[in-house]
Amino acid sequence: MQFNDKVPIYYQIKNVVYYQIITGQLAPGEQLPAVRQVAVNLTVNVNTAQRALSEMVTEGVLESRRGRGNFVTQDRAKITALRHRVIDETVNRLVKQLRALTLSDPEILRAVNGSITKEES
Amino acid sequence: MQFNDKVPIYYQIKNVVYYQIITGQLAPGEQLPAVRQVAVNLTVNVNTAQRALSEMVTEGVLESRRGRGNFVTQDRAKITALRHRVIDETVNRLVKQLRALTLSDPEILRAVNGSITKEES
Amino acid sequence: MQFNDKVPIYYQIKNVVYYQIITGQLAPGEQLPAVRQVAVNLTVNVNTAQRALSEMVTEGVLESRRGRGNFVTQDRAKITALRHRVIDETVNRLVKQLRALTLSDPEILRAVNGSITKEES
Amino acid sequence: MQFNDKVPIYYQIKNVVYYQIITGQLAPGEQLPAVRQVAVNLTVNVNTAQRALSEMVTEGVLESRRGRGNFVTQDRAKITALRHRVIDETVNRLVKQLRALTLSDPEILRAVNGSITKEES
DNA sequence: GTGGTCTAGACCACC
DNA sequence: GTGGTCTAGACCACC
Repeated sequence: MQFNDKVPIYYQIKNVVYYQIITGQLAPGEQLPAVRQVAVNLTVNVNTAQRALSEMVTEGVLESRRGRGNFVTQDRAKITALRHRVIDETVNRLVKQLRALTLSDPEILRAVNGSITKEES
Repeated sequence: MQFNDKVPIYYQIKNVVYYQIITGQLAPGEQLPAVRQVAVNLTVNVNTAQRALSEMVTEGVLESRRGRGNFVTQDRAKITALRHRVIDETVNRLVKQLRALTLSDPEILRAVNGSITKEES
Repeated sequence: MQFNDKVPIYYQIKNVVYYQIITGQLAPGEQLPAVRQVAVNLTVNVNTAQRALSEMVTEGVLESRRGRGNFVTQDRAKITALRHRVIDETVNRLVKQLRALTLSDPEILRAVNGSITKEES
Repeated sequence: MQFNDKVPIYYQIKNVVYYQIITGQLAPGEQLPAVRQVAVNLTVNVNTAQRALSEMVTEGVLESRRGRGNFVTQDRAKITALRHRVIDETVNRLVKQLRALTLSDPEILRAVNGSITKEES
Protein backbone atom coordinates (compact mmCIF):
# COMPACT_ATOMS: atom_id res chain seq x y z
CA MET A 1 0.00 0.00 0.00
CA GLN A 2 1.66 3.14 -1.27
CA PHE A 3 0.47 6.64 -1.77
CA ASN A 4 2.31 9.96 -1.37
CA ASP A 5 2.59 10.81 -5.08
CA LYS A 6 5.07 13.46 -4.06
CA VAL A 7 4.98 15.76 -7.02
CA PRO A 8 8.05 17.94 -6.41
CA ILE A 9 7.22 21.44 -5.29
CA TYR A 10 9.19 23.16 -8.06
CA TYR A 11 7.11 21.17 -10.51
CA GLN A 12 3.90 22.35 -8.92
CA ILE A 13 5.12 25.92 -9.13
CA LYS A 14 5.83 25.53 -12.81
CA ASN A 15 2.31 24.32 -13.37
CA VAL A 16 0.83 27.30 -11.60
CA VAL A 17 2.83 29.65 -13.80
CA TYR A 18 1.96 27.63 -16.91
CA TYR A 19 -1.73 28.05 -16.14
CA GLN A 20 -1.36 31.76 -15.61
CA ILE A 21 0.42 32.17 -18.92
CA ILE A 22 -1.99 29.98 -20.86
CA THR A 23 -5.07 31.68 -19.47
CA GLY A 24 -3.56 35.11 -20.03
CA GLN A 25 -3.41 36.05 -16.34
CA LEU A 26 0.24 36.58 -17.21
CA ALA A 27 0.38 38.33 -20.58
CA PRO A 28 3.18 37.90 -23.15
CA GLY A 29 6.06 40.14 -22.15
CA GLU A 30 4.71 40.70 -18.65
CA GLN A 31 7.16 40.76 -15.79
CA LEU A 32 6.94 38.14 -13.05
CA PRO A 33 7.32 39.02 -9.37
CA ALA A 34 10.89 38.79 -8.09
CA VAL A 35 12.04 35.29 -7.24
CA ARG A 36 12.19 36.17 -3.59
CA GLN A 37 8.65 37.47 -3.78
CA VAL A 38 7.44 34.32 -5.48
CA ALA A 39 9.10 32.30 -2.73
CA VAL A 40 7.39 34.33 -0.02
CA ASN A 41 4.00 34.20 -1.73
CA LEU A 42 4.13 30.44 -1.93
CA THR A 43 5.90 29.98 1.43
CA VAL A 44 8.56 28.08 -0.40
CA ASN A 45 12.33 28.11 -0.28
CA VAL A 46 13.99 30.66 -2.60
CA ASN A 47 16.03 27.92 -4.24
CA THR A 48 12.88 26.00 -5.05
CA ALA A 49 11.28 29.01 -6.67
CA GLN A 50 14.52 29.74 -8.51
CA ARG A 51 14.66 26.22 -9.89
CA ALA A 52 11.10 26.44 -11.20
CA LEU A 53 11.76 29.76 -12.92
CA SER A 54 15.13 28.82 -14.40
CA GLU A 55 13.68 25.64 -15.88
CA MET A 56 11.00 27.70 -17.56
CA VAL A 57 13.68 30.00 -18.88
CA THR A 58 15.47 26.99 -20.35
CA GLU A 59 12.20 25.91 -21.97
CA GLY A 60 11.83 29.33 -23.52
CA VAL A 61 8.56 30.03 -21.74
CA LEU A 62 10.18 32.75 -19.68
CA GLU A 63 12.99 35.14 -20.53
CA SER A 64 15.46 36.23 -17.92
CA ARG A 65 16.90 39.73 -18.32
CA ARG A 66 19.91 40.01 -16.15
CA GLY A 67 19.38 42.44 -13.28
CA ARG A 68 15.89 43.23 -14.53
CA GLY A 69 13.85 40.13 -13.71
CA ASN A 70 11.90 37.37 -15.44
CA PHE A 71 9.39 38.00 -18.21
CA VAL A 72 6.82 35.92 -20.05
CA THR A 73 8.02 35.22 -23.58
CA GLN A 74 6.68 37.51 -26.29
CA ASP A 75 6.74 34.62 -28.73
CA ARG A 76 3.11 33.60 -29.17
CA ALA A 77 4.08 30.37 -30.87
CA LYS A 78 5.89 29.30 -27.73
CA ILE A 79 2.83 29.99 -25.63
CA THR A 80 0.65 28.06 -28.01
CA ALA A 81 3.10 25.15 -27.90
CA LEU A 82 3.08 25.32 -24.11
CA ARG A 83 -0.69 25.19 -24.08
CA HIS A 84 -0.69 22.09 -26.26
CA ARG A 85 1.95 20.44 -24.12
CA VAL A 86 0.05 21.06 -20.89
CA ILE A 87 -3.19 19.89 -22.44
CA ASP A 88 -1.57 16.72 -23.68
CA GLU A 89 -0.08 15.95 -20.33
CA THR A 90 -3.38 16.58 -18.58
CA VAL A 91 -5.36 14.43 -20.96
CA ASN A 92 -2.82 11.62 -20.97
CA ARG A 93 -2.78 11.56 -17.20
CA LEU A 94 -6.54 11.27 -17.14
CA VAL A 95 -6.69 8.53 -19.72
CA LYS A 96 -4.12 6.61 -17.73
CA GLN A 97 -6.15 7.00 -14.56
CA LEU A 98 -9.35 5.90 -16.23
CA ARG A 99 -7.71 2.88 -17.76
CA ALA A 100 -6.39 2.04 -14.31
CA LEU A 101 -10.02 2.12 -13.22
CA THR A 102 -10.59 -0.63 -15.81
CA LEU A 103 -12.39 1.61 -18.28
CA SER A 104 -12.24 0.65 -21.96
CA ASP A 105 -11.53 3.35 -24.52
CA PRO A 106 -15.14 3.69 -25.68
CA GLU A 107 -16.21 3.92 -22.06
CA ILE A 108 -13.69 6.70 -21.51
CA LEU A 109 -15.09 8.68 -24.41
CA ARG A 110 -18.62 8.16 -23.23
CA ALA A 111 -17.69 9.24 -19.70
CA VAL A 112 -16.03 12.43 -20.92
CA ASN A 113 -18.93 13.13 -23.22
CA GLY A 114 -21.34 12.64 -20.36
CA SER A 115 -19.42 15.00 -18.11
CA ILE A 116 -19.36 17.68 -20.78
CA THR A 117 -23.04 17.38 -21.53
CA LYS A 118 -24.10 17.81 -17.92
CA GLU A 119 -24.62 21.47 -17.17
CA GLU A 120 -23.47 21.49 -13.57
CA SER A 121 -19.85 20.35 -14.05
CA MET B 1 -0.83 32.80 -6.70
CA GLN B 2 -1.96 29.68 -4.89
CA PHE B 3 -0.92 26.08 -5.24
CA ASN B 4 -0.59 23.84 -2.13
CA ASP B 5 -2.77 20.87 -3.15
CA LYS B 6 -3.75 20.37 0.47
CA VAL B 7 -5.64 17.22 -0.15
CA PRO B 8 -5.95 15.88 3.40
CA ILE B 9 -3.93 12.75 4.08
CA TYR B 10 -6.96 10.73 5.14
CA TYR B 11 -8.53 11.60 1.83
CA GLN B 12 -5.50 10.37 -0.09
CA ILE B 13 -5.61 7.12 1.85
CA LYS B 14 -9.24 6.66 0.94
CA ASN B 15 -8.39 7.09 -2.72
CA VAL B 16 -5.66 4.48 -2.60
CA VAL B 17 -8.05 1.97 -1.07
CA TYR B 18 -10.76 2.92 -3.55
CA TYR B 19 -8.43 2.09 -6.41
CA GLN B 20 -7.44 -1.22 -4.89
CA ILE B 21 -11.05 -2.20 -4.46
CA ILE B 22 -12.13 -1.07 -7.91
CA THR B 23 -9.27 -2.84 -9.64
CA GLY B 24 -9.81 -5.97 -7.58
CA GLN B 25 -6.45 -5.85 -5.82
CA LEU B 26 -8.69 -5.95 -2.78
CA ALA B 27 -11.41 -8.50 -3.45
CA PRO B 28 -14.95 -8.32 -2.04
CA GLY B 29 -14.93 -9.66 1.50
CA GLU B 30 -11.15 -9.48 1.76
CA GLN B 31 -9.64 -8.32 5.02
CA LEU B 32 -7.59 -5.15 5.12
CA PRO B 33 -4.40 -4.87 7.13
CA ALA B 34 -4.99 -3.75 10.71
CA VAL B 35 -5.46 -0.02 11.14
CA ARG B 36 -2.19 0.20 13.03
CA GLN B 37 -0.46 -1.66 10.22
CA VAL B 38 -1.90 0.65 7.60
CA ALA B 39 -0.63 3.57 9.65
CA VAL B 40 2.86 2.10 9.80
CA ASN B 41 2.90 1.24 6.09
CA LEU B 42 1.98 4.78 5.15
CA THR B 43 4.03 6.38 7.93
CA VAL B 44 0.93 8.09 9.11
CA ASN B 45 -0.64 8.45 12.54
CA VAL B 46 -3.05 5.72 13.63
CA ASN B 47 -5.86 8.22 14.03
CA THR B 48 -5.42 9.44 10.50
CA ALA B 49 -5.60 5.91 9.11
CA GLN B 50 -8.53 5.20 11.40
CA ARG B 51 -10.37 8.22 10.07
CA ALA B 52 -9.92 7.13 6.48
CA LEU B 53 -11.13 3.61 7.18
CA SER B 54 -14.04 4.61 9.38
CA GLU B 55 -15.31 7.01 6.73
CA MET B 56 -15.26 4.18 4.24
CA VAL B 57 -17.18 2.09 6.74
CA THR B 58 -19.79 4.84 6.94
CA GLU B 59 -19.95 4.89 3.15
CA GLY B 60 -20.56 1.15 3.14
CA VAL B 61 -17.44 0.42 1.12
CA LEU B 62 -15.83 -1.33 4.05
CA GLU B 63 -17.33 -3.34 6.86
CA SER B 64 -15.88 -3.20 10.33
CA ARG B 65 -16.15 -6.29 12.47
CA ARG B 66 -15.30 -5.26 15.96
CA GLY B 67 -12.24 -6.99 17.29
CA ARG B 68 -11.82 -8.80 13.98
CA GLY B 69 -10.75 -6.18 11.47
CA ASN B 70 -11.94 -4.25 8.45
CA PHE B 71 -13.20 -5.98 5.34
CA VAL B 72 -14.13 -4.97 1.81
CA THR B 73 -17.89 -5.07 1.38
CA GLN B 74 -19.28 -8.21 -0.18
CA ASP B 75 -21.99 -6.16 -1.84
CA ARG B 76 -20.97 -5.95 -5.51
CA ALA B 77 -23.50 -3.22 -6.15
CA LYS B 78 -21.70 -0.99 -3.69
CA ILE B 79 -18.40 -1.61 -5.41
CA THR B 80 -19.93 -0.81 -8.77
CA ALA B 81 -21.40 2.37 -7.37
CA LEU B 82 -18.01 3.27 -5.94
CA ARG B 83 -16.39 2.72 -9.32
CA HIS B 84 -18.88 5.04 -10.97
CA ARG B 85 -18.40 7.66 -8.32
CA VAL B 86 -14.63 7.63 -8.63
CA ILE B 87 -14.82 7.72 -12.42
CA ASP B 88 -17.22 10.65 -12.34
CA GLU B 89 -15.03 12.60 -9.99
CA THR B 90 -11.95 11.88 -12.07
CA VAL B 91 -13.55 12.89 -15.34
CA ASN B 92 -15.19 15.99 -13.91
CA ARG B 93 -11.90 17.14 -12.47
CA LEU B 94 -10.26 16.73 -15.86
CA VAL B 95 -12.96 18.55 -17.74
CA LYS B 96 -12.70 21.40 -15.26
CA GLN B 97 -8.93 21.58 -15.73
CA LEU B 98 -9.20 21.55 -19.50
CA ARG B 99 -11.84 24.26 -19.47
CA ALA B 100 -9.52 26.28 -17.24
CA LEU B 101 -6.97 25.84 -20.02
CA THR B 102 -9.52 27.61 -22.26
CA LEU B 103 -10.49 24.48 -24.18
CA SER B 104 -13.96 24.35 -25.71
CA ASP B 105 -16.05 21.22 -25.28
CA PRO B 106 -15.41 19.91 -28.83
CA GLU B 107 -11.69 20.54 -28.32
CA ILE B 108 -11.83 18.53 -25.10
CA LEU B 109 -13.42 15.59 -26.86
CA ARG B 110 -10.93 15.76 -29.69
CA ALA B 111 -8.04 15.90 -27.24
CA VAL B 112 -9.26 12.85 -25.34
CA ASN B 113 -9.91 11.01 -28.57
CA GLY B 114 -6.41 11.87 -29.75
CA SER B 115 -4.86 10.61 -26.54
CA ILE B 116 -6.73 7.34 -26.77
CA THR B 117 -5.84 6.73 -30.37
CA LYS B 118 -2.12 7.21 -29.80
CA GLU B 119 -0.56 3.94 -28.81
CA GLU B 120 2.17 5.26 -26.57
CA SER B 121 0.07 6.87 -23.85
CA MET C 1 -25.01 -9.44 32.25
CA GLN C 2 -24.24 -6.37 30.21
CA PHE C 3 -25.28 -2.78 30.57
CA ASN C 4 -22.85 0.12 29.96
CA ASP C 5 -24.87 2.19 27.45
CA LYS C 6 -21.62 3.24 25.83
CA VAL C 7 -23.24 5.68 23.52
CA PRO C 8 -20.19 7.60 22.30
CA ILE C 9 -20.01 11.19 23.50
CA TYR C 10 -19.88 12.61 19.99
CA TYR C 11 -23.08 10.74 19.27
CA GLN C 12 -24.81 12.22 22.29
CA ILE C 13 -23.73 15.68 21.20
CA LYS C 14 -25.23 15.08 17.78
CA ASN C 15 -28.52 14.12 19.36
CA VAL C 16 -28.64 17.26 21.47
CA VAL C 17 -28.09 19.40 18.39
CA TYR C 18 -30.62 17.36 16.43
CA TYR C 19 -33.26 18.10 19.06
CA GLN C 20 -32.45 21.78 19.09
CA ILE C 21 -32.77 21.97 15.34
CA ILE C 22 -35.96 19.94 15.17
CA THR C 23 -37.66 21.94 17.91
CA GLY C 24 -36.52 25.20 16.40
CA GLN C 25 -34.31 26.23 19.32
CA LEU C 26 -31.73 26.43 16.57
CA ALA C 27 -33.35 28.10 13.58
CA PRO C 28 -32.46 27.39 9.94
CA GLY C 29 -29.38 29.39 9.04
CA GLU C 30 -28.56 30.15 12.66
CA GLN C 31 -24.94 30.07 13.70
CA LEU C 32 -23.79 27.54 16.28
CA PRO C 33 -21.35 28.43 19.03
CA ALA C 34 -17.71 27.97 17.99
CA VAL C 35 -16.47 24.40 18.19
CA ARG C 36 -14.15 25.34 21.01
CA GLN C 37 -17.04 26.96 22.85
CA VAL C 38 -19.24 23.90 22.41
CA ALA C 39 -16.38 21.82 23.83
CA VAL C 40 -16.10 24.08 26.87
CA ASN C 41 -19.87 24.14 27.43
CA LEU C 42 -20.06 20.37 27.42
CA THR C 43 -16.70 19.90 29.18
CA VAL C 44 -15.59 17.78 26.30
CA ASN C 45 -12.43 17.76 24.21
CA VAL C 46 -12.38 20.01 21.17
CA ASN C 47 -11.79 17.05 18.87
CA THR C 48 -14.84 15.28 20.20
CA ALA C 49 -17.03 18.31 19.62
CA GLN C 50 -15.41 18.77 16.21
CA ARG C 51 -16.21 15.20 15.29
CA ALA C 52 -19.87 15.60 16.19
CA LEU C 53 -20.20 18.81 14.20
CA SER C 54 -18.27 17.64 11.17
CA GLU C 55 -20.40 14.50 10.93
CA MET C 56 -23.47 16.70 10.87
CA VAL C 57 -21.84 18.75 8.14
CA THR C 58 -21.35 15.56 6.14
CA GLU C 59 -25.00 14.71 6.71
CA GLY C 60 -25.99 18.13 5.40
CA VAL C 61 -27.68 19.13 8.64
CA LEU C 62 -25.05 21.77 9.29
CA GLU C 63 -23.04 23.92 6.92
CA SER C 64 -19.47 24.80 7.68
CA ARG C 65 -18.18 28.13 6.42
CA ARG C 66 -14.46 28.04 6.79
CA GLY C 67 -13.17 30.65 9.17
CA ARG C 68 -16.72 31.83 9.83
CA GLY C 69 -18.37 29.08 11.83
CA ASN C 70 -20.99 26.34 11.63
CA PHE C 71 -24.56 27.08 10.67
CA VAL C 72 -27.84 25.18 10.66
CA THR C 73 -28.79 24.32 7.09
CA GLN C 74 -31.24 26.66 5.44
CA ASP C 75 -32.73 23.74 3.55
CA ARG C 76 -36.05 23.04 5.28
CA ALA C 77 -36.38 19.72 3.48
CA LYS C 78 -33.21 18.51 5.19
CA ILE C 79 -34.57 19.51 8.57
CA THR C 80 -37.82 17.71 7.88
CA ALA C 81 -35.91 14.64 6.80
CA LEU C 82 -33.83 14.86 9.97
CA ARG C 83 -36.98 15.06 12.07
CA HIS C 84 -38.37 11.94 10.43
CA ARG C 85 -35.11 10.11 10.88
CA VAL C 86 -34.89 10.92 14.58
CA ILE C 87 -38.54 10.00 15.11
CA ASP C 88 -38.08 6.69 13.34
CA GLU C 89 -35.04 5.82 15.39
CA THR C 90 -36.79 6.77 18.61
CA VAL C 91 -39.89 4.76 17.86
CA ASN C 92 -38.00 1.75 16.60
CA ARG C 93 -35.88 1.72 19.72
CA LEU C 94 -39.00 1.77 21.84
CA VAL C 95 -40.75 -0.97 19.95
CA LYS C 96 -37.63 -3.09 20.28
CA GLN C 97 -37.52 -2.50 24.03
CA LEU C 98 -41.18 -3.32 24.46
CA ARG C 99 -40.87 -6.49 22.43
CA ALA C 100 -37.91 -7.41 24.63
CA LEU C 101 -40.31 -7.00 27.53
CA THR C 102 -42.40 -9.71 25.83
CA LEU C 103 -45.14 -7.36 24.66
CA SER C 104 -47.12 -8.38 21.59
CA ASP C 105 -47.76 -5.80 18.90
CA PRO C 106 -51.37 -5.15 19.92
CA GLU C 107 -50.24 -4.77 23.52
CA ILE C 108 -47.66 -2.22 22.40
CA LEU C 109 -50.28 -0.17 20.64
CA ARG C 110 -52.60 -0.36 23.61
CA ALA C 111 -49.81 0.69 25.96
CA VAL C 112 -48.90 3.70 23.84
CA ASN C 113 -52.53 4.63 23.48
CA GLY C 114 -52.96 4.37 27.24
CA SER C 115 -49.98 6.59 27.88
CA ILE C 116 -51.24 9.24 25.49
CA THR C 117 -54.73 9.26 26.91
CA LYS C 118 -53.57 9.79 30.47
CA GLU C 119 -53.22 13.48 31.13
CA GLU C 120 -50.38 13.38 33.60
CA SER C 121 -47.70 11.89 31.39
CA MET D 1 -26.44 23.38 25.58
CA GLN D 2 -26.68 20.52 28.04
CA PHE D 3 -26.44 16.78 27.63
CA ASN D 4 -25.00 14.17 30.02
CA ASP D 5 -28.29 12.55 31.06
CA LYS D 6 -26.31 10.86 33.79
CA VAL D 7 -28.58 8.01 34.66
CA PRO D 8 -27.03 6.76 37.90
CA ILE D 9 -25.20 3.46 37.54
CA TYR D 10 -27.16 1.70 40.28
CA TYR D 11 -30.30 2.61 38.41
CA GLN D 12 -28.94 1.10 35.22
CA ILE D 13 -28.11 -2.08 37.10
CA LYS D 14 -31.64 -2.30 38.42
CA ASN D 15 -32.97 -2.04 34.89
CA VAL D 16 -30.76 -4.87 33.68
CA VAL D 17 -32.02 -7.10 36.47
CA TYR D 18 -35.60 -6.02 35.86
CA TYR D 19 -35.31 -7.09 32.24
CA GLN D 20 -33.83 -10.44 33.18
CA ILE D 21 -36.64 -11.10 35.60
CA ILE D 22 -39.40 -9.96 33.26
CA THR D 23 -38.10 -12.00 30.35
CA GLY D 24 -37.57 -15.03 32.55
CA GLN D 25 -33.81 -15.13 32.16
CA LEU D 26 -33.97 -14.98 35.93
CA ALA D 27 -36.76 -17.30 37.05
CA PRO D 28 -38.92 -16.80 40.16
CA GLY D 29 -37.00 -18.07 43.17
CA GLU D 30 -33.70 -18.18 41.28
CA GLN D 31 -30.58 -17.11 43.10
CA LEU D 32 -28.62 -14.08 41.86
CA PRO D 33 -24.83 -14.10 41.69
CA ALA D 34 -23.13 -12.81 44.84
CA VAL D 35 -23.01 -9.04 45.14
CA ARG D 36 -19.26 -9.08 44.75
CA GLN D 37 -19.65 -11.15 41.61
CA VAL D 38 -22.23 -8.78 40.18
CA ALA D 39 -19.85 -5.91 40.88
CA VAL D 40 -16.99 -7.67 39.09
CA ASN D 41 -19.17 -8.65 36.12
CA LEU D 42 -20.25 -5.09 35.60
CA THR D 43 -16.88 -3.57 36.58
CA VAL D 44 -18.73 -1.55 39.12
CA ASN D 45 -18.04 -0.70 42.75
CA VAL D 46 -19.41 -3.24 45.26
CA ASN D 47 -21.35 -0.50 47.03
CA THR D 48 -23.04 0.44 43.80
CA ALA D 49 -24.11 -3.11 43.13
CA GLN D 50 -25.23 -3.46 46.75
CA ARG D 51 -27.37 -0.36 46.48
CA ALA D 52 -29.10 -1.65 43.36
CA LEU D 53 -29.86 -5.00 44.94
CA SER D 54 -31.01 -3.65 48.29
CA GLU D 55 -33.41 -1.26 46.59
CA MET D 56 -34.92 -4.17 44.71
CA VAL D 57 -35.24 -6.03 47.98
CA THR D 58 -37.14 -3.08 49.42
CA GLU D 59 -39.39 -3.10 46.37
CA GLY D 60 -40.11 -6.78 46.97
CA VAL D 61 -38.70 -7.81 43.61
CA LEU D 62 -35.83 -9.60 45.30
CA GLU D 63 -35.67 -11.42 48.60
CA SER D 64 -32.53 -11.37 50.67
CA ARG D 65 -31.86 -14.45 52.78
CA ARG D 66 -29.26 -13.60 55.31
CA GLY D 67 -26.01 -15.43 54.70
CA ARG D 68 -27.52 -17.23 51.71
CA GLY D 69 -27.77 -14.58 49.02
CA ASN D 70 -30.37 -12.74 46.96
CA PHE D 71 -33.24 -14.46 45.19
CA VAL D 72 -35.91 -13.46 42.72
CA THR D 73 -39.28 -13.25 44.41
CA GLN D 74 -41.54 -16.29 44.06
CA ASP D 75 -44.56 -14.04 44.08
CA ARG D 76 -45.75 -13.99 40.47
CA ALA D 77 -48.03 -11.05 41.12
CA LYS D 78 -45.01 -8.94 42.03
CA ILE D 79 -43.28 -9.88 38.83
CA THR D 80 -46.35 -9.02 36.82
CA ALA D 81 -46.60 -5.69 38.61
CA LEU D 82 -42.93 -5.07 37.90
CA ARG D 83 -43.48 -5.79 34.24
CA HIS D 84 -46.31 -3.29 34.07
CA ARG D 85 -44.29 -0.68 35.88
CA VAL D 86 -41.31 -1.04 33.55
CA ILE D 87 -43.56 -0.99 30.50
CA ASP D 88 -45.31 2.14 31.71
CA GLU D 89 -42.04 3.93 32.34
CA THR D 90 -40.69 2.91 28.96
CA VAL D 91 -43.77 4.02 27.09
CA ASN D 92 -44.13 7.27 29.00
CA ARG D 93 -40.51 8.13 28.33
CA LEU D 94 -41.05 7.56 24.62
CA VAL D 95 -44.22 9.59 24.45
CA LYS D 96 -42.42 12.42 26.19
CA GLN D 97 -39.55 12.25 23.71
CA LEU D 98 -41.86 12.21 20.72
CA ARG D 99 -43.85 15.15 22.04
CA ALA D 100 -40.55 16.97 22.48
CA LEU D 101 -40.01 16.28 18.80
CA THR D 102 -43.23 18.24 18.21
CA LEU D 103 -45.32 15.19 17.36
CA SER D 104 -49.05 15.33 18.00
CA ASP D 105 -50.75 12.39 19.70
CA PRO D 106 -52.26 10.99 16.49
CA GLU D 107 -48.88 11.29 14.83
CA ILE D 108 -47.33 9.34 17.67
CA LEU D 109 -49.83 6.53 17.26
CA ARG D 110 -49.30 6.47 13.54
CA ALA D 111 -45.52 6.38 13.98
CA VAL D 112 -45.68 3.46 16.40
CA ASN D 113 -48.14 1.66 14.20
CA GLY D 114 -45.83 2.18 11.23
CA SER D 115 -42.84 0.84 13.11
CA ILE D 116 -44.74 -2.27 14.15
CA THR D 117 -46.04 -2.95 10.70
CA LYS D 118 -42.63 -2.84 9.08
CA GLU D 119 -41.07 -6.27 9.08
CA GLU D 120 -37.45 -5.24 9.58
CA SER D 121 -37.70 -3.49 12.94
C1' DG E 1 -4.88 -9.64 18.93
C1' DT E 2 -8.61 -6.33 16.70
C1' DG E 3 -11.15 -1.68 16.10
C1' DG E 4 -13.42 2.63 18.55
C1' DT E 5 -13.19 6.61 21.30
C1' DC E 6 -11.24 10.30 23.74
C1' DT E 7 -7.93 13.73 25.38
C1' DA E 8 -4.12 17.11 24.86
C1' DG E 9 -1.85 19.92 22.15
C1' DA E 10 -0.11 21.65 17.78
C1' DC E 11 -0.24 23.86 13.31
C1' DC E 12 -2.51 25.49 9.21
C1' DA E 13 -5.97 28.05 6.20
C1' DC E 14 -9.41 31.46 5.74
C1' DC E 15 -11.25 35.89 7.61
C1' DG F 1 -11.21 35.22 15.37
C1' DT F 2 -13.08 30.74 12.85
C1' DG F 3 -12.90 25.58 11.41
C1' DG F 4 -9.82 21.48 9.63
C1' DT F 5 -6.21 18.28 10.12
C1' DC F 6 -2.71 15.76 12.26
C1' DT F 7 0.14 13.59 15.83
C1' DA F 8 0.98 11.19 20.25
C1' DG F 9 -0.65 8.52 23.51
C1' DA F 10 -4.18 6.38 26.37
C1' DC F 11 -7.98 3.37 27.53
C1' DC F 12 -11.85 0.49 26.46
C1' DA F 13 -14.65 -3.38 24.22
C1' DC F 14 -14.78 -7.54 21.71
C1' DC F 15 -12.17 -11.78 20.42
